[in-house]
Amino acid sequence: MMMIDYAILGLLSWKPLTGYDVKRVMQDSPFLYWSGNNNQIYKALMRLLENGFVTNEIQYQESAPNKKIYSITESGMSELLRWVMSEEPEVPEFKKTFLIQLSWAGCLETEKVEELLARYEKIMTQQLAMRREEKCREKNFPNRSKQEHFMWEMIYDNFVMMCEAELCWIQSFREGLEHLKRENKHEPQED
Amino acid sequence: MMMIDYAILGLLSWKPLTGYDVKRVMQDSPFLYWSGNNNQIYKALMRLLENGFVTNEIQYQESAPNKKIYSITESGMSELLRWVMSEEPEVPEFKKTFLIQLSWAGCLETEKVEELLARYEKIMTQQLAMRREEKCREKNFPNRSKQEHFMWEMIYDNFVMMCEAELCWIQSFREGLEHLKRENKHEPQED
DNA sequence: CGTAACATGTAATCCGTTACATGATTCG
DNA sequence: CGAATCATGTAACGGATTACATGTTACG
Repeated sequence: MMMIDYAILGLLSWKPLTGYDVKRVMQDSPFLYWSGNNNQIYKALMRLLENGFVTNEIQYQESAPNKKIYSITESGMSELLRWVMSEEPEVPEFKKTFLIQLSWAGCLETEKVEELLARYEKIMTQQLAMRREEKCREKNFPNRSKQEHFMWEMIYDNFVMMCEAELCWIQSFREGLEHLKRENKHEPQED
Repeated sequence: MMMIDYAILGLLSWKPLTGYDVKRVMQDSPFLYWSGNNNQIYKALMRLLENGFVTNEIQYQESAPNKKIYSITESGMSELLRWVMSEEPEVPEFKKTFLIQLSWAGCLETEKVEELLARYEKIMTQQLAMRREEKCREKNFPNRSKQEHFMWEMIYDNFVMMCEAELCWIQSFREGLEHLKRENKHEPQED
């Protein structure tokens, strides 16, 4: 059982879904960080089935491919709850390619660094708008219990806050750069 | 050429290093997100050598394994600068296992959710302290130019701010939970 | 006397992604 | 009539991690 198995088990704990449904949810939930590819999802569903944590019911559809609707079992439910409570929370991992890009720009002129920073600020502002919209969409999402609603909203909010923090950092970086520029003017022969 | 190649090239743009040095820097810089394993580093160094972006000088040491000290070339330097300025900044990726864990805890009693949250808060507080210490260590780091210093400090600061944002989110989650609890008391038969 | 740090490399494995394969329907 | 959506699966590839292999010195 790997992480993705528990993620899927979790989705099924709310309502029965097909593999295709799971795929779609994963694709547009940034916190389910897998790309939502078939290979992992269908394999995970098979693993869950083997372990008896889910069952599937085949819905024959004329004039459309058959559906396999997966539901969580009692055993699956208790396994999920066990995992949720026993797994020690992990510190989040960040993959910030931009930091790598920026870090070696130290030898560039300050203007170039500022340009890079401005470009990053632009895409992060877009990102923030997107996340906010996602959160808003969640508000109007039908067929969700109060709990479910609350969870999704908080999760979207997490990403919103991450974007805001990043933008805040960009600003402080910019101020630091300004400071450095002024210092260099005073003593331009610094080694 | 992949991302890790540019990361190493960047490190070498500051000072010549051995593969082993690179490994250590990667291991304790959270923003160089690779685990710092030999396989990738030595292969990347070979690729860089093949492309003429670095040269190596072998230092024979009696009574110790030989060192290969890698230095960036002119061509490597211009390739690095080209990459830094041409690469479109990417939005950061987050891998927050805890969000997955928490999201399916909706069916649990509120107390359990609060317990999970408290555990997460604890490790994030520790994390924040670590990041702050790292930033502090950087302040007293010897043999670094003003620019280099500034960059590292800002990068460490980025991680500090991420931790702070996360802790802030935890707090708002907790308040949301309180709110939900009070609502459920008033209308406990909610479906 | 075992373990950690120094130092360079390779092999095996795992996880995740893209792309492929199939096939019906619907929309522009 | 091609592209997109629905629907399930497999194959191939590439990136990253762990573990293996080798050998010295220094420290507790």
